[in-house]
Amino acid sequence: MEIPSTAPLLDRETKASERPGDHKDELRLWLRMLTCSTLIESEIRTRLREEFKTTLPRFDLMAQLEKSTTGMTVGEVSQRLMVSNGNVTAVVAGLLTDGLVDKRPAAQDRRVQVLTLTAQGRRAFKAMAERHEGWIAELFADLGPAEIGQLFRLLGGVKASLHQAISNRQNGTPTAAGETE
Amino acid sequence: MEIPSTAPLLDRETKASERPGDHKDELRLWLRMLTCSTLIESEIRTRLREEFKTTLPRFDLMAQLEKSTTGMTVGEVSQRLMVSNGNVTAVVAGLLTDGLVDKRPAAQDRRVQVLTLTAQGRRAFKAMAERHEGWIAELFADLGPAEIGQLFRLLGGVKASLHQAISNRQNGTPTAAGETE
DNA sequence: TGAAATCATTTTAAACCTAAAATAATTTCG
DNA sequence: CGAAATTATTTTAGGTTTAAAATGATTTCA
Repeated sequence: MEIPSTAPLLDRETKASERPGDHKDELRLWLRMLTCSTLIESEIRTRLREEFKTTLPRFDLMAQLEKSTTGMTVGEVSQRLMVSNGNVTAVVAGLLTDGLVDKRPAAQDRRVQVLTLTAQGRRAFKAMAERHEGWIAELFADLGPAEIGQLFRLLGGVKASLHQAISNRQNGTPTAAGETE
Repeated sequence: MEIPSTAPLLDRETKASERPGDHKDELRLWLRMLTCSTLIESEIRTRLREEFKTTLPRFDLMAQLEKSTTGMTVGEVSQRLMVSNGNVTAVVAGLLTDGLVDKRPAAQDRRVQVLTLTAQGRRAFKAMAERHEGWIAELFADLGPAEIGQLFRLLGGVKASLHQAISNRQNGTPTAAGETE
């Protein structure tokens, strides 16, 4: 299971995409990460529904608005949450009905809809955010602060690697990996 | 940003759920993990669609069947993939149409439907799985084997902590955390 | 045997997501 | 000015997911 710390230098320096077979470790890592994310996400969905009768997309959208003092446009929110504009429109529709969000055309650019939390929306979000933070802490309760810090740092590296790989591909992968295929 | 390695023993031993405020580190860790998972998942979805004209749920389902020599029931698959039975039924319907999966009642228990990959399904899955493994390796390409091993190990701890917290809650949380609320 | 309970699956309804097309407002530039 | 291009949003259609209710098959046990 453990990666030997005496791995040959060749292995350490060879990009994974250049070795032909054996990428099982990366695959196992991804499957484990996926398991963790899925468990957390579905637990949070359950608790939001049971305790606040709301959904994760609604919570996430309100969280974005709460961070912005001047409000956000539909497009900004959709980029931030990595979902489509149409989806933001639909989720906002529900929040408008419940009086949690306010939508109005921008002063300078009347194409743009500016979204803000209402006073009621801010109160509701504050209550949910506090509980949410507690739930996450509970879920990670068996980990010490050192482990949490280490994970945060390592996942920073993962994030950078992902951005690298994804942008490479979206252009024309002008790297060695591209030549071999 | 870094957690000092000389953190007082009290901190290391205090359960996160027993401290009142400050759970920001856990929250930041979760948000970063979610970012990584979402990036990977949507990249894999895109590539499966572009290169194989299929979807992630189909791929995941075929992966389960491929691992089992004797076939699996709808219920087993739904547990494994953490989705509903109804969902499995629907995804299987598509795979049946394409001749990738076979469905037949079990010999001993005629309530149960046994799912297996067809010969064509096995061939198709083999091709996809090879590419999939390569994609994952590309996405993690900037990480060394030591980092991958470390992450895998730490996420094992996360997984254990999640199971702990979730099962505690589903019974009656007979822990100290329960008393305080 | 046969009624009740249990287990597995299917059906249904509602919410959500995406992609593509349609609509609306603004900017650019002749 | 005003047509064309751009930008932002909404609408539409198709597909996926979940939860809950309904259905079907088997087991238990009096």
